[in-house]
Amino acid sequence: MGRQPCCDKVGLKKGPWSAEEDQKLINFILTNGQCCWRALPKLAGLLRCGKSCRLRWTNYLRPDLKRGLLSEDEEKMVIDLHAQLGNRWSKIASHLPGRTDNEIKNHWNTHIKKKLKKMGIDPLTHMPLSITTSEPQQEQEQEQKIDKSPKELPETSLQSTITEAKEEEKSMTSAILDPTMDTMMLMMDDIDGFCTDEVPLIEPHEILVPGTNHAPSSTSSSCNSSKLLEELQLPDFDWPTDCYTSNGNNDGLGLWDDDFNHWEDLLGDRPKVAVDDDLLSSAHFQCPTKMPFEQEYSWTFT
DNA sequence: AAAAAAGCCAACCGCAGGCTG
DNA sequence: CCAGCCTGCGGTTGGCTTTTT
Repeated sequence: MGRQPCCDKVGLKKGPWSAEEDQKLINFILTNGQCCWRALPKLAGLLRCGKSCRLRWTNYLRPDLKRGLLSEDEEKMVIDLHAQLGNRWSKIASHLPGRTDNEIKNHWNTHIKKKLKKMGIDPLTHMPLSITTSEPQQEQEQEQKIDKSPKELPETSLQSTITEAKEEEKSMTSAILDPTMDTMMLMMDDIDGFCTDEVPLIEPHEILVPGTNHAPSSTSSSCNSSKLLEELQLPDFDWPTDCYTSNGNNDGLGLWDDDFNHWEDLLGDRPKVAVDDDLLSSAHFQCPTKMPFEQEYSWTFT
């Protein structure tokens, strides 16, 4: 028996999302949370398949996403993780809060590959190009091989690394028995003893919200917070009071301006809230509680 | 200034695997 | 154990934008 399509494709819209569709999706998820994606489009009044909705949400609308180019540190992490995990973009993305697998994949293909090649490093093997590519044809063949699933590869040292990484994902502390070790160690040094175990994984309670950043306790911003809460039509519940203000570093607790702007665009047909730019650039959110509507996202301004 | 080429990224597609009845 | 449903993943594509000729 053939597999059912993810949804009835007849009459469904494809292609770029309109602002109106985004709005509907956001409103629905904020109100009801992420229920089953298959049913969501109908419930939300969207002529899209559930898969498309999920993708749009996870890759673009999710409020904890960082926007904009990856920072140098993030790039280093991607390179390092790619050396260990291969093209397992979702795994790599899980180590970079606020970044999606799609984003990292695109960035890898459009930026990092080129950079590494320029530096004389084979982006596939993470080894010096002079060693890995004696002939262009070989390079191509190698590229094709490695781009495929690791299962199809001969048991090369790289693959054994990947296999190890799979097996020891939980404890990625093991020494990696791989000729790329030198390169990786250099990278590790570059990022000051970075260890993937130490990368903070974002938890549901840590998801950041690009809404108003103003902590109730921090100056006059509290009224903006509550206003924006109304704007976002968030469910009514208690907001934790433990607040946190960043020092403005990009420390994984969320980029601010772009996110806010994007959401403001989406909410553009509603009255806007005046926001102090200085506060904007220096504030973060945290959401330490479960949503009252049983969802992963709970918006808390910290 | 116009056309062509290259770059970029959002979105789609199909498969794999987990879950449930 | 099995079939069907659902979600997640990685590869690929299409189209818009930017750069080059």
